[in-house]
Amino acid sequence: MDLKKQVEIIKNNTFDLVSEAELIEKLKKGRPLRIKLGVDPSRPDLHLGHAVVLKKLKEFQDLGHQVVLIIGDFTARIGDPSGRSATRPMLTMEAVKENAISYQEQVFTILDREKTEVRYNGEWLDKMNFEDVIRLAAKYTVARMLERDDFDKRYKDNQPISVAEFMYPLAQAYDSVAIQSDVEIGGTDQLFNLLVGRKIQTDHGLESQIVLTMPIIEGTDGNLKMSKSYDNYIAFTDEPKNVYGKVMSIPDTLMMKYYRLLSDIDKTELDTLEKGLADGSVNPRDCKMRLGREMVKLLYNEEKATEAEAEFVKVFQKKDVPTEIPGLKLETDTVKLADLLVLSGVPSKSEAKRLIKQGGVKINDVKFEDPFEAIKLNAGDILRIGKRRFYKIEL
RNA sequence: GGUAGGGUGCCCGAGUGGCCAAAGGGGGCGGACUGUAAAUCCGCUGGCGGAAUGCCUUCGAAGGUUCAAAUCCUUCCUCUACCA
Repeated sequence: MDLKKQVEIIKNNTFDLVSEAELIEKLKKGRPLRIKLGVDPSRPDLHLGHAVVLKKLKEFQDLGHQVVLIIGDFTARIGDPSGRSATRPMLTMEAVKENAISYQEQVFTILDREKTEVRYNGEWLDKMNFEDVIRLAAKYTVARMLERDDFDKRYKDNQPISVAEFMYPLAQAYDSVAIQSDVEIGGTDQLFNLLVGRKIQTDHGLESQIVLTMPIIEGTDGNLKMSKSYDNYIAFTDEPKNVYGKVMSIPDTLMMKYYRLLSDIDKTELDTLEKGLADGSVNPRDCKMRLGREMVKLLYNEEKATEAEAEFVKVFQKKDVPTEIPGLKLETDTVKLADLLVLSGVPSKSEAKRLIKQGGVKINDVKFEDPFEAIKLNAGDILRIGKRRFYKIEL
């Protein structure tokens, strides 16, 4: 493929690219480039936010380049540098390994296994002694560290920053030296860390890597970035129908972003689609339904996508009962309604009474509003709580 | 080491003796509506209790003062900033 075309593909959708000129120089050499992605095995649950970056890596692979996936086992074992959040717990060696395996299973739903080299950064970081660390640390200044947005902000807000936190970007940068990456990719929040890699590489006599960041996508709430801690994510391991449903719950305004960053639909078609949405000739619902299918396809396949959509139409548009409903085994056939809800997993009786009073409880499509009514149930009756919880009564 | 300021419900945050199960916001949940689990609007949001001006648990921890404590006192834990 000619150079221009290649650069265009690589540039598409990127947020930062440092720098295009250097990228062209590297591509001119004609050899496969080594594209680095560092991952944190303490949180092995991938979601669509990660998929944005993985899609880009896949594009590199399709252009014939080599992806190097670095599992940050060393950093995971040490834990959260700020020591304040539970989000990055210290992990044992075994836990890290387990997570790393699960990570790879998920990653390879998008990436090409053949063109991916997997490395653990403990391989080189474990070998460093204190002197090595200080020598590495000497190559970067505090002032430059404080350029990083979150450090800067926390420093100004009188929030704590531990010295250890300064070490993390350096460790990550050293990974780039160890594997001799030509390009490193990450989310926009990684820009600073990736740039440190450039400096540290040149200090070690290497050509500095190209840095490329991908936009962060907002989660299903439409506001905050997609993240497990905000519970607004669509996970690789979510069932197809939930992937589809969650996509349907994103705000309309977010649709095009998902389309552009995560679907395989080509750019000109998306432009037309976007225009259609703007002038009203495309129904936003249909547009979102297609997006739902695309996302299921991304994580599963075409067939699952069709199934998930059919299920959605059945349950939410026709307000029908889902095809598969979890069973609820009862000891007796007569129960007070509130107690029945508690048995189904509603956390407290007060909560159950609330749900009933608010009109959220139906049995066989009939609304019941008295929490104390003793209900006589038959096997096969359908208990519905709210819009999304269904149980089939078993006796 | 010294000084100052913090630790409140899922989260943020108000509250400095009773009117506090604790304002407000976010999130979550339920309903209406719809084009969807979008948007919008309304309601709910510690537990127990078929109800109560009822009981229990919750305001960093443990004690204490008081008829009464998230609020006052003591000790402790913990976080932060500034000065060393």
